[in-house]
Amino acid sequence: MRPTKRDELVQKALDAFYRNGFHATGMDMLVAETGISKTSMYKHFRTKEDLILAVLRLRDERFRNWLYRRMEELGQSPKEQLIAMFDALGEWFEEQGFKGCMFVKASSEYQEPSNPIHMQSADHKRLLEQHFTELATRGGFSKPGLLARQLLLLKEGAIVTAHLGHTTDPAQDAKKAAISLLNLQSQL
Amino acid sequence: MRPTKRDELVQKALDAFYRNGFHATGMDMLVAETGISKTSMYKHFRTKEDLILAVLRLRDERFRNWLYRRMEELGQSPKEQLIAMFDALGEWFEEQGFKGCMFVKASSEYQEPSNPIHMQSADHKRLLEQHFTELATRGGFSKPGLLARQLLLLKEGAIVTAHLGHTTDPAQDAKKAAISLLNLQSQL
DNA sequence: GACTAAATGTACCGATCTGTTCACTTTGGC
DNA sequence: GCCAAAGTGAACAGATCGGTACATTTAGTC
Repeated sequence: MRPTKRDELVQKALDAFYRNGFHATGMDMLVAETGISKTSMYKHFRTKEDLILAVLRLRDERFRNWLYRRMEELGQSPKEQLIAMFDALGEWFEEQGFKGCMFVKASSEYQEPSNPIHMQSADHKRLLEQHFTELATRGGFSKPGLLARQLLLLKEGAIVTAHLGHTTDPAQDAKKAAISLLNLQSQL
Repeated sequence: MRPTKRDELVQKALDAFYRNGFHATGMDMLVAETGISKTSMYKHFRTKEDLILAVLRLRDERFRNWLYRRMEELGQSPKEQLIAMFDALGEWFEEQGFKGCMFVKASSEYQEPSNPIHMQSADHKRLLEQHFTELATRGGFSKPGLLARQLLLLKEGAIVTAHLGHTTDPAQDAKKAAISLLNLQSQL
């Protein structure tokens, strides 16, 4: 196996797109930043859109893996893990280079619901919802679907707000709200 | 007063940018869509960025006016009005042509915090926070600042989620969460 | 009807965009 | 050492980008 060049391209393209945006990052800039020739790029990906889709696949895998693992590290029970999500988010917001949610930005630049980039961004959110619904179900909450969706609303709101540069920490505000919601819903 | 041409340009440019995005909407497309000559555009605005900033000013004025008025129409007390925000959002989501929050999209395409477009988008969010904090204060809640920020997290999350096309209505989920948070905080 | 300000149409600038072509070099396995 | 696969560099195509120049036409005022 030589997953080298292609994966290296996707990984470095991820950084560039995340930092600069999609339209604003041209293929020539990718050549300059990745050190990979344009010929090679177009041998691996027929179009820029294909490359972006590959980038989003990698981002989805990495982000979900990171978030799920961090939640497990920070919390024992399903309830604790759901709360811990907001501590994980807080850590993310503090990282240098944090620039919001890549999928929100992708769907902002490619808005038509029929656009593959938009659809793939929506898929990412659906996967998150599934996972949180399962977690809420395991936690024995009476309305796991509703609870999961509400916690995700807080998550999305916190990410957007953190990106727009608030003085207070949105992750902490969201965490407090989440605790209230979790304590209100009856558990088995 | 002849607020005609310039205002007409800003208004039609708003539609085009909202529908197509900022980078994806070129000045030539604006000429085609607005019927206003490029020469006139560049007499009113020195750069595309200046035009975008004017568009965002108009959007800020219109959106806040609409939201605040709708909240007053749908609710009597401050508490009722805060809850009614999510019904207003639900109405917005149902409108054809709904494409998410223009300021989130603007800050997604112009990410650097020092960018005027990014800064103006952040200003819009700050104005919302001020207004909601005042409303929560008038409602006699014990922590009006925190409550306002939490309700705004739910708002931002609902808008993003509605844009990414969920099956269930994010406005309703957010409304239920908001009611819980409002009932939990002690009022004078 | 004359004067002025505003708007128009069109051609153009240099830069950049996505994507292609082609001749050449590197690399790894046998 | 040989061969094929993979990668390189640079030039190029055609379209579009933001922005300008200039001569002309429209519209409002006295």
